[in-house]
Amino acid sequence: MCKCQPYLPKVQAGVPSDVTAIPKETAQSKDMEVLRSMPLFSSLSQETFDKLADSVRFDRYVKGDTIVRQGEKAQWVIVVLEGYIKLTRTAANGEETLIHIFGRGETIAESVAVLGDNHTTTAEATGPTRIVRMPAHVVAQAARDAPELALAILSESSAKIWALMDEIEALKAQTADQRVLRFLLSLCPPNATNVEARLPYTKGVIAASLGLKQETLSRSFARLKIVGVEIDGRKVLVQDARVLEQEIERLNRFV
Amino acid sequence: MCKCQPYLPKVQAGVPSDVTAIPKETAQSKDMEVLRSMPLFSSLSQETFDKLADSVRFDRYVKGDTIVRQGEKAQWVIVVLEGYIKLTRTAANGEETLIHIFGRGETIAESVAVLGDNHTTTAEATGPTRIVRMPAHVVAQAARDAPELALAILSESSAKIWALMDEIEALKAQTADQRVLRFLLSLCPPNATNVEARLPYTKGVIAASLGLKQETLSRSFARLKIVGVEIDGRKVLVQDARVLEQEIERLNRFV
DNA sequence: CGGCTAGTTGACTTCATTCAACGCTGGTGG
DNA sequence: CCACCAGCGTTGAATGAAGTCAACTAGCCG
Repeated sequence: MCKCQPYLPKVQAGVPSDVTAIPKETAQSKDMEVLRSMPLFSSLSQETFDKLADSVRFDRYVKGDTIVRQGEKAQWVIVVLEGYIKLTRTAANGEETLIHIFGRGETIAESVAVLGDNHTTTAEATGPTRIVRMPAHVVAQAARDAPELALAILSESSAKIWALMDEIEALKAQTADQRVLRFLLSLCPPNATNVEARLPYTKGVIAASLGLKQETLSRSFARLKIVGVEIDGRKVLVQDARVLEQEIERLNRFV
Repeated sequence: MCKCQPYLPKVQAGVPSDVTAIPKETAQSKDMEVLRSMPLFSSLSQETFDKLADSVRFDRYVKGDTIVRQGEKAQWVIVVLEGYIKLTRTAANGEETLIHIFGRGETIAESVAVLGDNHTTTAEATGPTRIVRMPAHVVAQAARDAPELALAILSESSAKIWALMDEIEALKAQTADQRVLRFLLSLCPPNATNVEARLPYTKGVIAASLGLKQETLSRSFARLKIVGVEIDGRKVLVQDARVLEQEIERLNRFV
């Protein structure tokens, strides 16, 4: 993917495309409930939650918008309300590597913001996205005052560590087809049959998230037709999730 | 690497090989200072440190000993004093994948222990190793009482996240030789010349940590002779660290 | 309409793995 | 003391999985 191009973000990092698109109050009252139910907030006392809630800001982005930039000081803790955000790292030569993708309810930069460090990755919207952001210093202070918040943040970080370890395991021990199968399984309810799902982001992004080239993903999808996977644009049909699991197993025998 | 073998650890997890090998007091008094200076403890108040120090236990392991086992409940927070510990994941089919290696000063299971979760990886000594362990419930309580400890643990977790992201970036974006070069660079002081170093663990373990087979690592070492790298057993000679950096860059041009 | 971007497909290349044989070293037991 | 073996590492030849390059299609937006 396009190397060495000068870095020209479409909007300045942290400046949303159209903050004012929806009336603030209506959005907030409903979103506040959603927020309260999210992992980072659900274990907090009402008091701690209110303290944070006072300073939250809702933003909305479109595909390609940069939300935080690698190297910048972390000013905000961000929670995804809707859409998907990809974390990437840009090496000295301009090569961009996708590290991880975050979806609804997941938190970005929570530890780095609380500790006052710099971002080590860039975060970019993969499509229309809504987030909520809280000033780092507010969260940091609240974490000092309320151990429950510090533990909730720790819990988020811990979950992130597991997710990254999963990714490393997949990259080291699984073939392209196995990773694609795992990804497809993540779109299906367990043991379901005749699942109809939608790809959450473009195939290019899916490929990068699985450590593949787009062409390889395309070929993989084609191969997986024989195990009951049909891809049509963004639409996915899986005949039987258990067959996919068996196929992952089967492919292991040959490795 | 040997798949599907029945899992027969040499010692029971958590039971050290020879706890009593050295007199406890002498070991402790010296080690306590070391401990105090380590990242997890250095920012703590004396009071908090003392609370933890009361319940620490020193252990020593030999190569192959299992220290924590995947799936078990986390009972201890572990800090490495000496040696290297490899974290692995064992898949359903028995395939073992090396996820990460921890060295001196690094902490294992800190978040998982504080949160009361189960280990998601197995930890095994790669050679003679000394650790210190603290009961999970003591640390968890202390973290609730003293926000500085919670933040110190968060800081450790955050560092771990960076390290894992580095690993993912390397696996996705770099070739075998580039990863090997990076590893060699990590053994050298920055910009140094005529470095003489020692491989920290066996080549088999190095290979696994870089996501390579042992044979591939061996070939890579052979190729890297032309950029001034000489490997003789565990001894490493690097003529010029900057040349290694340039070589990583150079290899990028062809990718 | 032309010009994008996203995705597919084919032919070819290359990097890493696999399989197998072999070398070295250190320990153990006859 | 030597013979043998196990563990660790190296090397060669063959294989295969994924990447590269390039041509092409389909949909979309101005």
